[in-house]
Amino acid sequence: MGKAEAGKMAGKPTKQAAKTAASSTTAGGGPAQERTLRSQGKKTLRKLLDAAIVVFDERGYHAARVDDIVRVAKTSHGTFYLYFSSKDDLFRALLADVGEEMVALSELLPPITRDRAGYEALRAWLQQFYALYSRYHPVIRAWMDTEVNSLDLEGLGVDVLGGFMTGLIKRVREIDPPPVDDPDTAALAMVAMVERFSYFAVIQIIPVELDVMLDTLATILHNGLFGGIDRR
Amino acid sequence: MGKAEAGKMAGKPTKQAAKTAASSTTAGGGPAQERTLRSQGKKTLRKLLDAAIVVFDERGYHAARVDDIVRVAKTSHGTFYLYFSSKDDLFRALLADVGEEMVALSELLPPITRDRAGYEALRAWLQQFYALYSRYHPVIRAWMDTEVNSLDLEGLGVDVLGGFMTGLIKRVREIDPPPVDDPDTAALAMVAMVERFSYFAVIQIIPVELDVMLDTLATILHNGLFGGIDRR
Amino acid sequence: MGKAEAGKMAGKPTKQAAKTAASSTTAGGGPAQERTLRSQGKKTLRKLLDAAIVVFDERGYHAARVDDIVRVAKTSHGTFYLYFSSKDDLFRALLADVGEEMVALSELLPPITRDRAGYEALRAWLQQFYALYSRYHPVIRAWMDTEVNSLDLEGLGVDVLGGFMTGLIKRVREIDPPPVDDPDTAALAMVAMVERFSYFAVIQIIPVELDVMLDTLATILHNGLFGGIDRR
Amino acid sequence: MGKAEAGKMAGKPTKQAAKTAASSTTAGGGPAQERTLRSQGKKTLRKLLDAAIVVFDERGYHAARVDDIVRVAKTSHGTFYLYFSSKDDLFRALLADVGEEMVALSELLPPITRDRAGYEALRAWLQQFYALYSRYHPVIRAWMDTEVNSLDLEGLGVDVLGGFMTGLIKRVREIDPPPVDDPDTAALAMVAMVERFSYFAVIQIIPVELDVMLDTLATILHNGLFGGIDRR
DNA sequence: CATGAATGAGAATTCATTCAT
DNA sequence: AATGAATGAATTCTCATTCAT
Repeated sequence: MGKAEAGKMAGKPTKQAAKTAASSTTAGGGPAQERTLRSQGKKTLRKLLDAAIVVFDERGYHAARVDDIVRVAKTSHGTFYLYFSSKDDLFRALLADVGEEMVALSELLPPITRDRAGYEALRAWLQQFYALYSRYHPVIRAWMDTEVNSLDLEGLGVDVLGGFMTGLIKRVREIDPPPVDDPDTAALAMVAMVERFSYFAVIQIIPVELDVMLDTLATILHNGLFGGIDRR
Repeated sequence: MGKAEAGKMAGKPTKQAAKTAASSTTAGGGPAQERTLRSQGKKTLRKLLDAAIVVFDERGYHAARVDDIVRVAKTSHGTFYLYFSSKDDLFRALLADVGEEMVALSELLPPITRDRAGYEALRAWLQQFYALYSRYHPVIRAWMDTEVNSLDLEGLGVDVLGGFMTGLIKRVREIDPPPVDDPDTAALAMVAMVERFSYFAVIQIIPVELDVMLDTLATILHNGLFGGIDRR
Repeated sequence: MGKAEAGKMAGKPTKQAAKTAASSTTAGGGPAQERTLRSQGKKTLRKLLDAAIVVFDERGYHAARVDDIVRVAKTSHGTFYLYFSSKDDLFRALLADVGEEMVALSELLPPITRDRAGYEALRAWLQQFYALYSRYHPVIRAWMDTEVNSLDLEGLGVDVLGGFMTGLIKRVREIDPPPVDDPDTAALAMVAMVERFSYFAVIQIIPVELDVMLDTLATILHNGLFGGIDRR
Repeated sequence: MGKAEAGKMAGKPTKQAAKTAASSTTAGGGPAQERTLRSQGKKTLRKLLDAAIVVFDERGYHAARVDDIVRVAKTSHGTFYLYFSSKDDLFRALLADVGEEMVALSELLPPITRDRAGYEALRAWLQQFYALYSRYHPVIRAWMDTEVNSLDLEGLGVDVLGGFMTGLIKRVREIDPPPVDDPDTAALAMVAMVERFSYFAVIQIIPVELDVMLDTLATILHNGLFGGIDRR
């Protein structure tokens, strides 16, 4: 499902440990990729990435100005371009982080069983997803937006989604009897629901309690996947 | 997987489709709302609205330049500002249309029963939704992106999402026994899944056949709402 | 004092009677100068000129849009250009009116004597000036503004001032002994004071009663011209 | 009589003169007031302010395009907006300078006595006023035109005209016996005459020698304020 | 005579990116 | 490694004037 042309980013320093989200980001990709960052430099890089998330959150990717990011990061324009070759470049760095974490998360999804344990496992996983989502939602949103994709992010973006879905599809396929004809489509539907609901929850389009949200999502999904209803 | 295969399904809004849209426009919302339009004026207004949908589709709302819209509509800059005070203003006009249609559609959702008829009714309704969505998706997408941010859409008179959900919530509440604790949240989850899946389908992020998509969505939703699973 | 190149406007219909200010204006100068106006046309012409004064008053000449004038006059853009070849053209028409009235007024200034009668005559004349000024001040202001003069109004504008001052200078010269070395300069100073004070009064920069204003102006001027003060 | 002979008197503000002006500018008032300027920044700010005066002089405030200012200042559009948020903003900055200097000047007006010393003091002060006026006349003119209209100059902190007049009113009040009933009105008349005459002189609407002008103004004013004429 | 619609050159403004220190 | 300043292409918006009916 992933696109073969992944690897475009080869050459750039890859992340080693992505446990601590934004604060651990190391992906640089600045104009001089080879630059080795000292602790000072790493701090500045982190400041910029964190600031970008904040600004993307406030104004969205398009409306975010380099100026805003730089102001929030308490640094200068010049410095920005010391670390990133462009606004897009920074975005790509962020997206690489998110992608990695999302794929890792998708692999954490346990087999989903029909019983209470399966339900609970699903719910627990959703909670993790939501945690990730709420941290990175400005990036994820921008990424979902095709407008951004235009700028060669396809190679990266689609890959992320692909990788993420691979994990889910595997689990849906395991379900027996198959609840739907096409597990791939079902997995996509799951992703759609979870992603968008998370979005609604994050932006508080309607106030929702975390617990209620998780219960509802888990119930609908679990029922949806296992509910062999008698339709007569 | 790429965007190239697009067109498989409902396709992009054609002038034809958009025309219907435009014709339902209540008012142009020109700089000075008082302008009364004669037949020629109405034609131009329609041309602009149609062109905007086309351009929003091609480049997205943010990237769309007034210049593009004007070129597609085969008219001039000056004329644009004769009908709309800004790109945002045009967007609002379009959104008002969508909102109206979406609310109308939500009211068409029949009671959902546990039997085959309920399933079929749900599926039929989803098909209608998708038709509407594929016509207006550039607008809906931009709106979703916008909702909280920037634009003052308040003045729209219609709380689009709210109006849309009211209809759904009513149906979810009718279900007995209640599948979930909070019908409102469930309705929101439905909307989330349907909206985002439609988006994935429209942009062809992954190739999906219309029938498969409707089957899958309808199944998951129907099961989700009625499937009283034995979780032990 | 007037510029020889006056007469540039020759060929345009000149006014016959300018007694009733704006409402009597007949100067057309439209694209087709020869057009003979029926009563309908005269009414429209008048509406436009009156509207222009109103709009110039509200927004000033530069900020005044043809659109504003046309709206106030309750007519259309097309009609505007039926009567005037441009915004400047309309302005010139207005200015011709003002100029004529101002010259006529300057000729009405009686000889100024040292006694009470001279003072009263001066005061009465100032009152007339103020009446004229307050009617036409938007036009006079714009005219005083060199920015406008740029557009070939010089021939007209300077002439007006010149004609106006000729009358005053005559009276200042009659004063014996001469209060100042240069009567021309003194006349210009008078004009300056009266014009600008009228402006302040009209725009109510500071609230001033008409009577107080006339008393003050007349006193300062009368004293200024006759006061042989003992400066030791 | 035309503008061509301009330069006879004080002349147009030279870079030199304008420099003085700029250097008294309290703050640039850039888009984000918080910008702290280093020496280079200050130089550019000054260049822009100087250029603006030059251009306002040549074309007037309304006709002046940012483009012109930028060209004269030998800098770029972008830079302009680095220092000012708009043409109006620049104007306000300039006006603040003028206002400050005008108030300062008004405080320099000495008590006016009936004797020769009083006359000379008045004349000397008028000369200072004219120097200030000829330096800033493009700004003052635009301001007079603007005062009531459009621009929100309120925020200026200084009620320029008001501040200026306060000084004059004080002196007029000291005169005994009072030459006129209302000293405030008399002061306003003084201002009117002096301001407008200066304008006429600066634009050389009629050629006037500086000395003659000062003699005339001083004489009329002095007589006007002290001349107890026997009007019978 | 009158009108609503259309036009497009011109002006203002923004902001990603580069430069000089 | 960092910074403030500068740049200018790209874009939005305005409005006097012309056009078609």
